[in-house]
Amino acid sequence: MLINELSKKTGVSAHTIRFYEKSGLIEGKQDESVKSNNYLHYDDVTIEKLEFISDAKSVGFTIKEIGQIIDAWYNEKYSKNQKLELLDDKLISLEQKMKEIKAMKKQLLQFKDDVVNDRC
Amino acid sequence: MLINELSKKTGVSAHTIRFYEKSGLIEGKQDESVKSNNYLHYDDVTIEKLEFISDAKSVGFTIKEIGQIIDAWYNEKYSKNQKLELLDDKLISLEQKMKEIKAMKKQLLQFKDDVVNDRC
DNA sequence: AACAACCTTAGAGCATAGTCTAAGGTTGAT
DNA sequence: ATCAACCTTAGACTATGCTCTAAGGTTGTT
Repeated sequence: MLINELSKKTGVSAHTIRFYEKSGLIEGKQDESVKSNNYLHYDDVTIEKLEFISDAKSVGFTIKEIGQIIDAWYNEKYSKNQKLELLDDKLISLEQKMKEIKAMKKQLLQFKDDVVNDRC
Repeated sequence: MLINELSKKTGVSAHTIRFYEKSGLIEGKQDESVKSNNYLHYDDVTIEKLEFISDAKSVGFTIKEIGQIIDAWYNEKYSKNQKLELLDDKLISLEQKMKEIKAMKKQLLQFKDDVVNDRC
């Protein structure tokens, strides 16, 4: 599929898709049999990747980190051990984020308590 | 205390402290009895606030959101109900973040599994 | 052939959150 | 009085992650 269809299927704008492509997160392929244009074609894996990118952004991963994770999954850039190390690293950072969120939750509940009891 | 001392006590640079002040997150006070300068003095509550800002940034709150939370706690800008509504709103967004992180964790564990079993 | 509706690249512009520099004033010790 | 070590404001600069515009080429239908 071409970029417009990909955009419609994922809800990600064509501009942003191109930005992700430039950033190395996804990759379209030219149809080798057609020389008259340089239209890029995208497959279903790219849809998966765009969905993953959206989820990964939500949890606070940067474009660079998301690129690494995608490479750890879809690419042969890294060795098996490097891939596992990278994924473990990201899992640890998720645990960290989780702890921080739990602590913030406690803090906000405390704030609420203070408001209710007129301590501020 | 003056800005340098505050910076040393919190680990937040004076530049960043000024940026937060401009953004309305914290507020120094001038010593009314001294007219020869416009040095700003900060109290211990500001230290608390800077610590809170750091934690709140970690969980992904924006400067604007952090400002609202601080106002919900330290200010009389909002009514009691408005304060509680705002804090509940932020608590809901934390729950949401938690869910997203859990889902991402599952996803990364799946990726790991795929790597271990040579499915990618 | 002409037209809408696509596609491309290059680069400008924007919001967020800092980070740094310059120019100048104040304080406190010697 | 002079010096280091502070303080101030204004504004320029940076990185990240988009978002948009301009200029031009292609495709497919009529």
